[in-house]
Amino acid sequence: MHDDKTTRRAGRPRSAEKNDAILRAALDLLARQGYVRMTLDQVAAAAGVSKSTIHLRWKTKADLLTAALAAVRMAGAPPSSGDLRTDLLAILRDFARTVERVNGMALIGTCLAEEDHTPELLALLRERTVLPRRALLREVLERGREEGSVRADADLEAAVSALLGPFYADHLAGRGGRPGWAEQAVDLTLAALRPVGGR
Amino acid sequence: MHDDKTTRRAGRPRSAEKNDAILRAALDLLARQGYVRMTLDQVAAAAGVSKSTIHLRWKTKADLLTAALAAVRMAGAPPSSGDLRTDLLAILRDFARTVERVNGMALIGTCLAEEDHTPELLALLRERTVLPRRALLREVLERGREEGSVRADADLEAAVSALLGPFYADHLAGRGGRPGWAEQAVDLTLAALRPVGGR
Amino acid sequence: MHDDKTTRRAGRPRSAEKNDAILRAALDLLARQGYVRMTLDQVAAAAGVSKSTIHLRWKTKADLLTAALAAVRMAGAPPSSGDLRTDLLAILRDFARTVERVNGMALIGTCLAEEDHTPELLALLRERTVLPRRALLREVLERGREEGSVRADADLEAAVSALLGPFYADHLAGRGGRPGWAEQAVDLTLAALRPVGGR
Amino acid sequence: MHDDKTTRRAGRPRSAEKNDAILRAALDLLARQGYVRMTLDQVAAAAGVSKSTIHLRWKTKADLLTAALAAVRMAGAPPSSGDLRTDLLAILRDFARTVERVNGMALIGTCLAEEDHTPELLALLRERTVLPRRALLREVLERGREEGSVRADADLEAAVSALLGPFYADHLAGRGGRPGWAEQAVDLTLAALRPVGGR
DNA sequence: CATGAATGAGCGTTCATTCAT
DNA sequence: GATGAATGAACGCTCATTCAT
Repeated sequence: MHDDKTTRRAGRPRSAEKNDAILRAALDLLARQGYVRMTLDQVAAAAGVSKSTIHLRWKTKADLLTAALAAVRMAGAPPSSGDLRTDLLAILRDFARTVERVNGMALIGTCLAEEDHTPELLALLRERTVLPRRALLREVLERGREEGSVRADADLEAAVSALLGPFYADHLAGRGGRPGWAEQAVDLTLAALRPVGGR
Repeated sequence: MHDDKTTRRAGRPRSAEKNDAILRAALDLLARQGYVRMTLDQVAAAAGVSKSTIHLRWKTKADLLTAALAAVRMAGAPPSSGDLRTDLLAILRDFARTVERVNGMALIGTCLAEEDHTPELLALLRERTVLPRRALLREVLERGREEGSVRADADLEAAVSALLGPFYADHLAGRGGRPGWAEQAVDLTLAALRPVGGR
Repeated sequence: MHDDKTTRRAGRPRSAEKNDAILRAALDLLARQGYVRMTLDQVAAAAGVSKSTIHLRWKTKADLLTAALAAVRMAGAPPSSGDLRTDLLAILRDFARTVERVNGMALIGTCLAEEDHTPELLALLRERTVLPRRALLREVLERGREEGSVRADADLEAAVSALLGPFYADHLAGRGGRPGWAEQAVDLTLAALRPVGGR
Repeated sequence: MHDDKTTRRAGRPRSAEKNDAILRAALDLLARQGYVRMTLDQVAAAAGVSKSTIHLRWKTKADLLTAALAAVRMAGAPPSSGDLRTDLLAILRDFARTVERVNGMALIGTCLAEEDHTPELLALLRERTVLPRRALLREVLERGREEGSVRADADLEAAVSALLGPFYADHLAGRGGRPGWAEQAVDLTLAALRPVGGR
């Protein structure tokens, strides 16, 4: 009789490895194929489980993909090198690297395309990836404001959009991945935010 | 081989009205449903033709949607009020209005999502809508440079991305449609581009 | 230009043979397998068409089977040999023969079993086969009443149930197909309906 | 081999309560959903056990339902008020009440529909419910014959079918539950069985 | 013994595409 | 040219059954 701290559930426990494999495969295929084109057969094959195993855990395809997006977790604390520009650059570069690694633009595209049909996708993408990243940038900018290198009356949310926006605009223009984009975005934004007659 | 200017085909000519109706319906449905979810039956019904009529003109679904995107034409000359800020604002506002009218973010999303599978879509979207709009902005910025209100060494392409980018970033952050976004983007960009010591 | 009497519909006409083959196969399989066990694949295979052809004509499985039952048509005029007993016997024997030929008890069973789930089935079976047969019997009994061989105050609907009922009761008792059942039912019923002191 | 009266198995004995709960749930669901539509998940949920517990006792779905039908037990002794008509009526009314209470027509329908596929079902239904009821009616009729109120040469099995049959015929005609059906059936049958010149 | 996980086979339905009129 | 019929290949989902704890 084992009765440690955790109450033992009856029956065979649900495999955590399978859970992870399924969610990973689902997210990957979602980015590579889009919501509709991705099939549960593909997910099952990629995760090495049967289709029924997926349905045992998530009732519908939408549930699965919602869970897959919900499982995405964003980094942690903002960098703090002591230099405003350096910190912003670090965040933007990490952002670009992550987007490229997970085929993020296609994933963003899918969530946008499905907004009318499965609005949870975009909502989750926003909550799990977009807003946390923005919060990081905002924190760094707030530190800059305290230091005096950012104008006190600056709209920091607008500044965040100015930092991230060029990445999207460049991608749509076919200029994605261009070296120096992050520096340009940071320098342009900081130039605009510099206090009048400042430093 | 016909040597007229207009090559004449034998038999009953294909109805241009039907062509247009099909392409219009296809584009609309592409934006509202996405590539895969949109069906040819829906297009046929919306255009008031039979499904076979569509296949008679375009061999595959991808061909049809490529043609639908290729048929998109962008405005024309840049505004020229004499004031740099006013002109940029006019372009950005028209941009936002157009995107909202045609469910443009979903359309962009679809093209992004399909990039691996049907790359022509994103290429055409870029060519027909993104790049022409960017060219407009660039022209205005160049006029500003000539006038002296924009720094001579400014990277104008980066500036264009700084002008358009916040729109995308805001949308993804759930801040889309926020009033004043265009003013903020223009003011931020122009502040950064202002010649040193300049007005 | 052909314009006879019937307005010519555009496109390829829908094959009437396929229609019939599908309905026939559906009814047969419905009787042999029951509603749920019967599959559209089986119907398609038996009818020599693709599954899609079935869905082109009937939106759902329930629609198809409803149509299959609705297509069942019952005989015509009641026999009239001049002898009441003979006429009733002829109807009952034809009834039994038909039920056996089309696996009718299983079909009836399916409609009863599905009553909670697809009530149209039992309703159609009733309308197309049960009630017409009862009407026949009733007509003959009415002629008997006019002749004076059936009591004037007899409840003829109850008499009809007395004529048909033993068939069902016998089947359930495992005595189905017993020779002489029809004679027994008719004689018992007529004996009960004979006018007091009548012929 | 144990030589007790009750064979004792080794290990924890199977819970009799669970057995009963499962069989009761299975029978109820069989009547309400039909053989194929009813699922073992539903049975497990209704009985408050796991699906595996069911399979532990019965190898297949068919086995379970066979056992469920086999567990049905019919009343007991025939009523004996001293009056033939009263006794027959009592049996028929109890019959109708029982059928309605357990959704009996749907259950009968399922057994009929499954006859080709799982013939044990109809066989058991017959053995456990139909034949016992018929035996009751037959006993009462035999008493009537001894009393002289039923003709000596009457075919009592046919009479039983004449008593029960109208119930089925009425149900199929959409006249089920009609008040007075039992009286009509009894009176019609007794009238036909009355000895010639008898009381 | 009892449970919950895991699965293979299969179902109704959809859709881009091809065929016949 | 234009239509509607016909189809093969999937897809999401279900379920009786088997496996592991």
